[in-house]
Amino acid sequence: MKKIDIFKKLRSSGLRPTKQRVEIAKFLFERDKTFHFTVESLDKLLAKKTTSKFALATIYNTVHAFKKAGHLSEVEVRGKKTYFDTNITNHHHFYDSETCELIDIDANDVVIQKIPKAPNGKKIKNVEVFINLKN
Amino acid sequence: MKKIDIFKKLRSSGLRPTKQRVEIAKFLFERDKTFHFTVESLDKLLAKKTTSKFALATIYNTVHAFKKAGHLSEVEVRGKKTYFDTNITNHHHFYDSETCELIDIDANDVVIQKIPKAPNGKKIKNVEVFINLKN
DNA sequence: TCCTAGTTTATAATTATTCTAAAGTAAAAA
DNA sequence: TTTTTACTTTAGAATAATTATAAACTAGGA
Repeated sequence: MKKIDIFKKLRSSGLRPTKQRVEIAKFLFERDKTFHFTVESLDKLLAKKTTSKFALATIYNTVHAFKKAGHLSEVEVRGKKTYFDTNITNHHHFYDSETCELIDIDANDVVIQKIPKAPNGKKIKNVEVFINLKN
Repeated sequence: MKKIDIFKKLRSSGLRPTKQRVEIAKFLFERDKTFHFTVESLDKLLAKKTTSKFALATIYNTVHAFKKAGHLSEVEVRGKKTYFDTNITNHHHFYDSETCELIDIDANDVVIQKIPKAPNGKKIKNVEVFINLKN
């Protein structure tokens, strides 16, 4: 994804293309595979891979802005830290608790034959399948 | 569940039946339906429903001891607080984000036809299905 | 009854995250 | 282009859930 596209992506979601947002966006979205991270891991990676400095609060702000704009999704992981995913399509996850690592599962690789219907007046927003791994 | 059974339950899992543990166990397990809670909600309920006093740390300790002994399970819910469930059988959940409420789904009410196999050298520990609700 | 290991307690520490207020910057208006 | 304004970034403080600590307490065996 070129810089110009990053600009468009930000603009189209009402986010000013500031220096920090562009840098973070480039880091997150200029890759082939999907990327899973926590704010902490992103902070460390940015420190290592870029020359800019980022306040932690900026990383929180930016990541949440991207999430709100639909460029990132937040993943259901039990634990303290929040995980984000650059894959915003509907999909599922393996979780390796040994390494605290998430692995994407394509929505087509999971087929659910039967689920109960939502209770009284509620509707189903989405179904997340989470497969915990062990060694 | 009678008091004597609470004692047995604790004993058999290597937990001394102290005043606090017995009180908390009675509160958690002497009920027909499964019970979902956070440490915070449990603390409030104990304060309201019992005459004893409990340090917050004791509630954390006790709940984790019960979890370790297999009397409680921890539920996959995104968010800050950890949810526990007195239903320790393999089952799934609805989650109502409006009310922050969990609802059990019997394992038999979910049939998964296809899941991918675990990656390289890993095995599947368990599969959790989480159905988010909306209004 | 006495002893000892396991428990409870109040409080401090930790950790992830959010808030705040001042300084900085993008981009619209003049 | 300059000015203005609203949005951003920043460092550090505040918050909230949880865990650690260390002293006082207690269950249960000797």
